[in-house]
Formats: sequence, structure tokens, C-alpha cells
Amino acid sequence: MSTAPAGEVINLGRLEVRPDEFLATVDGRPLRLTVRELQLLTELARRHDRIVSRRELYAAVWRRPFRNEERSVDVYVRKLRRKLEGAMPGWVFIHTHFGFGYRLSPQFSQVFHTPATRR
Amino acid sequence: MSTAPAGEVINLGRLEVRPDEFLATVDGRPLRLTVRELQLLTELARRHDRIVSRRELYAAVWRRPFRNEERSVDVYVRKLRRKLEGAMPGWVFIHTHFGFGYRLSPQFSQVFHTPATRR
DNA sequence: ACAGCTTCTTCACAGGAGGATCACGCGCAG
DNA sequence: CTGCGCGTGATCCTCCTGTGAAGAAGCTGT
Repeated sequence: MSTAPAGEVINLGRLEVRPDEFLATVDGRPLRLTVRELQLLTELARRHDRIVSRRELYAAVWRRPFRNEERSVDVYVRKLRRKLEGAMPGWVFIHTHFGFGYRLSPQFSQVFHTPATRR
Repeated sequence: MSTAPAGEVINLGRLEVRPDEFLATVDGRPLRLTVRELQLLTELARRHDRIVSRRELYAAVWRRPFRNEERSVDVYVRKLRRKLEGAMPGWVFIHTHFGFGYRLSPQFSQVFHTPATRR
């Protein structure tokens, strides 16, 4: 039989991240993430349930001098939220802490977001 | 009972690889592969359904220092795709994971037109 | 050893996916 | 209300990958 090389495994309920396999899954189903997206998710997952500053996230993923106008983290948080929401509708993963940073904590949200037909 | 000495056998549905016999078959019919092609297919098959980096593939097949501009893996992936597609039209075997590497997972390809930016 | 054929390696170019950044608008805290 | 932090779509551009083909190296039979 083929051996399954695990490496680091970060389990957050239905969400699982395996950085060494370039893989993140929801209910065992692979998310389709880009390099940056997976890196950011990995760093958030390693610090789950903790508030992480943009600066720290930026240092961990992007490895270059930090600028204060830097918005890359925000942009990629947005991309992650989108894909995670797509995989588990009704759940909130990345919480914003105004003025501090972000926190990854998967939790079900009562407020179901139905595709509203505005008219 | 003339049982042939099998050795390692990797079965992926209609595709089967027997490295010790220098043989890969589709529906029992031999593929005509060169040494390098068979080696690469073997290493992919041993890791089927997993994303494998170019670096890892290169280390396993070519055994010399890895250069970043190295394109041999790409070229042989191309050759394998061609021959596999020829043997099983409409199927996709080797999937590209941008920025990560390749993954061998035989699957029938719906000819549906999928939106380009789905990840 | 040599010729002729096969296979391997490397190059060059094209197309496109993904990454960095911008611009505008909303919203939270004070 | 007001200002700054954050959300978000869009744009530009880098560099990753696909691909044909040329050049190098290896094999085989004579």
C-alpha cells in the first residue's frame, strides 16, 4: 500500500490544513487555493483562536520589509473568506479585530446569507 | 500456473504500472514509453492523488543537483500526457497545481466549458 | 569505429494564472 | 460628525507553465 506522508496537520473541525502537502480540506474535500492563499491560511491556522496582527502575518507569509500602507493581507483575507464561505456556507472563519488584526476561529453564524433578489 | 513475477504493482483503474517489469498498461495493453517517461510515471503513480513538487519529482527520477530553471519535468509531463491521452481519449491524468507541482489522478473529463478562474 | 536511429536535454517563445497595488466607499471608534 | 481602518472590485504586470523544436548524448548493428 502507498504510505500517506502526513507532515504537519492542523485540524480545526471540518477544516484541515496540511502545509507540507500543499493542501487544505473542508470535510475532506480539497480547497482550490493559490500559493499565497494557502500560506496565509496556514499562518492563521497555526495561530487559530488568537488575534494576529497584520504585521505578523505579513512577516510570516511575505518576506520583505513591511510598509504601513500595505494592504496585501487584507486582500488575501478577502480571498480566503470567499473560498471558505463557498465551501461551508453560513460559517464565519476569519474575524476582524478592528485596529489589531485578524483571528481564525471557525464558527457557525445564525445570520444566514441568502442570495437576496434585490428589486 | 505460469504466474509472472510481479514485484511492485500500482493500480489506478484502467492504468497500471509495474516498474520492475519496465511496463505500464492501459486496459492490459502496454504503453510505449521511454525510460525517463516510465520513471516519471512511476514516481507520480507511487504518489497518486497527491500534489508532488517538481523538486521532489526531479530528485526521484533525475539524480543530480536541482536547478530552478529546470524544465525537464515539464517536458516529460507533456510527453506522458500525450501518450496517456492517446491511450484513453477524454481522460485527464496529470493535473497541474500552479506554483506547487503536479498530481496524478485519472479522471474522465467532462467537456463542459468551465469558467477560467475557479480555484 | 562508424553510421543511423532513438532518446534526452536544453532553448525560446507564447499565453495565462496569480500576485501586487490602486481607488473608492463603507463602517467603526472616539 | 469626523477620521482612519478595513472591505472590495479592478488593473497592471510578473513569472509560471505549455509547447515545438534544435542540439547533445546514447544505443545498436555491422
